[in-house]
Amino acid sequence: MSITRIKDALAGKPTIGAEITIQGWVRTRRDSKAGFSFINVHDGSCFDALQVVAPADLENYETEVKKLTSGCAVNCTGTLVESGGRGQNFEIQADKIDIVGWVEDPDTYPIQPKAHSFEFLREVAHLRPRTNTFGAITRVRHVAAQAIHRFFHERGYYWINTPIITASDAEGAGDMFRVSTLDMVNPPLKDNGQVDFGEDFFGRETFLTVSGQLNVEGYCLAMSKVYTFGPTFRAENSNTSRHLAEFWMVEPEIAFTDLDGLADVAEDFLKYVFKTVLDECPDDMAFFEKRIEPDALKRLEKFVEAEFVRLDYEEAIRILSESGQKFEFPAEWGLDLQTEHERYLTETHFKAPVVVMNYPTEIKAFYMRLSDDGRTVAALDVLAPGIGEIIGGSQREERLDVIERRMDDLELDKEHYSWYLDLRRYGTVPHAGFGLGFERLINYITGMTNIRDVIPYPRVPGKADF
RNA sequence: UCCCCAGUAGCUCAGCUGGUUAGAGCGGGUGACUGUUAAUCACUAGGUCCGCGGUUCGAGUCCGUGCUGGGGAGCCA
Repeated sequence: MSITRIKDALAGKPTIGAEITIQGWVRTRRDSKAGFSFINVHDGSCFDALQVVAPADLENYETEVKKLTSGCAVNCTGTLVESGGRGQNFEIQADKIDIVGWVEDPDTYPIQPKAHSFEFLREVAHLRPRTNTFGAITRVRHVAAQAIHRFFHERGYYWINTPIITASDAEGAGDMFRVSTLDMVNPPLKDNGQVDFGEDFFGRETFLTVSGQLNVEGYCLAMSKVYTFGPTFRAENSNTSRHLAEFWMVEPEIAFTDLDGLADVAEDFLKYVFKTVLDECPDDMAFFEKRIEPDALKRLEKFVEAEFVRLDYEEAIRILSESGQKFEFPAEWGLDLQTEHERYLTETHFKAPVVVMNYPTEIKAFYMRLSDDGRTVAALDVLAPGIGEIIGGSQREERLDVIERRMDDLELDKEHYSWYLDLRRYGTVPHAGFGLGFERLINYITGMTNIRDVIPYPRVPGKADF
């Protein structure tokens, strides 16, 4: 028995008059005493549900079909016909409806054909993909992920699966989750009373990765163009709509390029992904525009057409301090840009995506390339209207003596990074890369405002349900 | 972690300056009706008003405290 996807059935495939079988979950049932029921069934293949017309002469019409409620799983066989009603072009005239799975107690089934709050749906994260919103998010997330892989693949990048477990404990990107098999109640101790991680699984302290960047640089300096796309973990006590303890990050790394080359990639990349979603998810995007964020469609379309503004940090500070705006935090040289500053630049001043480049050395990481005068490093942030920073990246310091001096200044353990420094010893080249939070990208695309709603099972401080 | 806000039926919410028996819509059940579109109409069931303590003749309402959730900030992607 071959199964027709609802997406195809709604498009009249394989053909009118064909006998087809669809499988899915009931959204709504409407009865007509005149002799049939309408059952809306969805299977995740597209935004819309398929209308199944169930005639009263089905052998289980009174006993089963009329007892269907939201959430029941069904297997429907019938003839694909042009719809006799409005609202859809095609429907199924059923001659067999099997109930695969009942809803045990319809009174307590949490997903109803009505608007639920996102807060409530987070409590039923295992059932929320059955809603319009989360179905649409799931499809968009998939299409965006595919677009990311395709963008890089078409341009000769290799996808590098950097390790999830790492021994690097000071990449400077944030607090880390410990990975250990030691007995937490009675850990082995060294003579000085400290926990003896030499006894641990890996024979040393290990953590979940906060970034694949350092690892991917090694592959960059061999494969030329590479990227990571995988889970990333931060043990920070961040309670905001923009932070997760577990999220997915995209990190391209390009050899033989500089900061300007990187900015080119970042701009092409974002436009490519947005364009793909616009092309491949029109129904889902129409839904987001209608129900989630009225500007969702327009701002993506504008973004794809927009000319990115590029300016130095120094220039950004000048614009901010001459703006006459009252900011809660000062905008002065040496301080990082605040959310309010980023929003002013993108939403008020330029009204376009902005790439801010060359930040003060003191506020950026050790691996970023030092300018000749030492005041700045070759870092960039891509700021998007409505969300702020969406990409952060830099040209890497490829000169061994310079990076060693910086590590000394910051009192980093060079021994620990010896393999990383090897990359500067053996055939070093200028290279650059950036990091992009995948869920923040999905937030921007869909207009969803809480990052917990664009990942299937969110992990945040104090919560790891499901 | 800090600052604000909220918690009332399965869900979304109303409930006035404290005052009889706490309401509506949706969802569920029963029935009517209809090629219906989150159908419509009638009836019906459904409540530890987040927990604890206090003020008061009287608390869903006021105060304290705890818990949970949300928004904002910081950290950052």
